[in-house]
Parts: sequence; C-alpha cells; structure tokens
Amino acid sequence: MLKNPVAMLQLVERLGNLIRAEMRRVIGQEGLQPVHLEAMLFLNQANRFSNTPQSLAEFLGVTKGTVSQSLLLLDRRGLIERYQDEVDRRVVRLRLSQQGEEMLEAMQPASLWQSATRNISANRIRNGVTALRETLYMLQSYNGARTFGVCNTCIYCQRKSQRTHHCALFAERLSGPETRLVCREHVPKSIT
Amino acid sequence: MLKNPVAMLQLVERLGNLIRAEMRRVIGQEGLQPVHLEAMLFLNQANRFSNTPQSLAEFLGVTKGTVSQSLLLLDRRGLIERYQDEVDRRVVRLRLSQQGEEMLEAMQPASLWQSATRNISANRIRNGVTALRETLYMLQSYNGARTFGVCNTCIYCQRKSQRTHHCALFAERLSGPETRLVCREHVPKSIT
DNA sequence: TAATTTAGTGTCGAGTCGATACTAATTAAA
DNA sequence: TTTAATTAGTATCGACTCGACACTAAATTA
Repeated sequence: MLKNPVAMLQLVERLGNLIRAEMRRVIGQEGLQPVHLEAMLFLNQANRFSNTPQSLAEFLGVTKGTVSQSLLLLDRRGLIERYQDEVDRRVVRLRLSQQGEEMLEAMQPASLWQSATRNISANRIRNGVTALRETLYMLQSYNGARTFGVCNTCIYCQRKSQRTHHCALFAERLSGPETRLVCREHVPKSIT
Repeated sequence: MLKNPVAMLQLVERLGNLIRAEMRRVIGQEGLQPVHLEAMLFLNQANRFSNTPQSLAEFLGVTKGTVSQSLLLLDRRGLIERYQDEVDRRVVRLRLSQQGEEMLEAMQPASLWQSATRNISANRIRNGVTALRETLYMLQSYNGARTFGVCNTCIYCQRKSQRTHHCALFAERLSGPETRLVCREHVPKSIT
C-alpha cells in the first residue's frame, strides 16, 4: 500500500473539483453547466471520426441519453450545429457554431491554470504530465474505456511524407493539423 | 503559451471525469451520487476543526445551501451523524456513522487507481505529485480558496516532542494521528 | 443594547443523470 | 431475401444537484 499513488489520486480529485467549481463560476453566467463547457471543449478538439453524440458520451463517461439532453440545450442556445452523416444516416455529426467558437475563445477556460503553473519548472511539469498520462492509459485499459488521444500518438497513424499522414484504421489520409485532434479510436503507441 | 501546462490541465480534467464516472458506477448501486462519496471521503479525513457543513461546502466548491441538501440525504440513509457544537451552538459537527465507515471501507474507491499506478516508477509519481501539489496551492492562493492540506504540512503545526504536536492557530495540542488529517485552516509551509 | 456577522436550513426552478422504452438505419443470419 | 440483431440517437420519468433567495438563531461587534 503505497502512499504516493493515493496522494496523487486525492490531488487529482481535488484539482478536478476546483476546475469544476471554476468552470461553474465562469460558465454559470451564460446559464450553462460544467458539462456543457466540457462538451464544447471536446467538440473543439474532436476529429472527423469522433464528433458524434456517442463519442461525446464515452468521453464524458455518461450515457447517450444524458448526452442527448445536454446537446439539446447547446443546440437551443445556438452553440453547436447538428447535421446528418452522408453515408450512415443514423449518425449525427456535431460541430461548434460560430457563436460557440466565439464563446469558447472569449472564456479562456485555461487562463487561471496557466497562471497557476507559471512558476513551476518545465521539467517538473513534464514529469507530472508523463505520470498522469501513464495513469490515464492504464486506467482506461483496465475498464475498457477509450483513451481519446491525439492522432500523432496513435499506433494507427503512419507518416507518409513531410506533410501527409495516414490512418491505418480508417484507411484515410490525414492532414497535418488533423493529427493534433483527438480520436475515439486512439490506441497509444506505447504505455511506457 | 506553453503546451505542457495545457496538456496537464486536460489530463487532470480527463482523469477527473473518469474518476467521477467510476464513482458513479461504484456508488450508484447504493442510490447515491458522486458528491455523496466525496463528502464521505472528506468527513473521513477532516480533523475536529473542519468537520462542519461550511467546511465541506468550501472543500467541494459549492454553496452551503447545496451541501445542506446532500447532508440531509446522507443523514436519512444513516451514513452520517450530526451533533451540535458545545461552545458555538450555531455550528453543526459531522461524522461518519458506523454504517458510513463500513460502506467506505467496503467500497475501496482507490483500488482501481492503485492498480493503474502499480507499474509506474515511484520517482515519476513523486514528481507528478509535486507538480500537482504546487499547481493546487497556486490555484488556491489565486482565487482565495482553502488548501485543505494535512496538519503536518502546515505552518501552524509545531512539533513539541517525539509524540506531541501543537497548532499555533487554534492553540491546541494535536496527537500524532491528528497531524495526518486535513484542516480547513491549513496554510502550506512552503510553496516551493 | 442594537446592529452586524456567521452557521445553518428550507424552498424553488433549471438542469444532470441513469433507466427504460422507443424509432430508424445498418448489419448479420437464416 | 426476408428476418433478426445490432447500433445511433431521441423522449420521458424520477431522484438528485446546484445557485439564488429568504429565513432563523447564535455569536460578535459597536
């Protein structure tokens, strides 16, 4: 029974609570809930294979019924747009609307965090990121959850040339910017 | 605009979501919500200066009205006990009931996390804990929130002898075990 | 002694969330 | 090729969260 892992869990919980409270404060003025901000942040980062309600539900760890309600509200407020997929007409595609992007831009949800980490050594943060990422991947592999990493850290992502990449899973070409978006089918290149 | 701090923020958010989902899964069977588990975990750790509704509200980052409702439910289920303070008769003291302690014991909410961190080097975890703790303290000092650290990391905690400690703020004696409980008046010894 | 502050409770309304039941599109099977 | 099973999404319900607000009572300050 090691103490440090428990300490890390408690820190993550506490930081999570604070971030949540901060979110509530920031976005509460718009009449929204933390989960709405999280959904918008996800849609801002999700690639074209992952911008669906199902994907969002898995990311947030809630049921699709729940997500459906949250999306309804975001849609009513004009913050997102929903459109039908061309090939599979069951699936609904999501994207931030112009207004949604502007709101996200204006809020700068990470600004407080940026200030808080300003005086911490880059090396220490790098170590922290590594430890957290490893924990995340382990945690997700344990309960079969998705990792939602960006393409350029995924085993399916192959570099074809200087500019073009290729996804071996979807068998499609990826542009440079696309390799920095998160994907629901992401499988981390190496755990260590 | 550094990338790593943002990566850390996103990792903490994602881990927070997963922990929350896991909590929901574990405690949902008892008909409770994540916030109830968090409240019980806090009460299990809070020292005798910090086991009040007000303190819990600050810890969770919600209003006292909200906490009052959550406590009402925990009380109805017989998981906590409420009793009046002797000296200040406005304040209500909280503690886990026998049944509450047993439930917490039986759930082992940290077990999954323990498994997930098992194969990560102790050194890396230590670094991660340090980075997170510094961020936490900075974040809290920015928005005036409390740190809720344990006594033995607090500037008010003075070691009198091998066994006895003393809190300079409350001017009271602290037993050894008490110095490992969290306090709402905690002020970290040093940020770096 | 009166005014203010502090700790806590009760109520209301919008929203979360899981459970359940449902539709429609796709895929697998007979 | 028709049928069954699976998958993506929506709608409804009930318990609960949460902030806002109004309130009581105790303690502190003026």
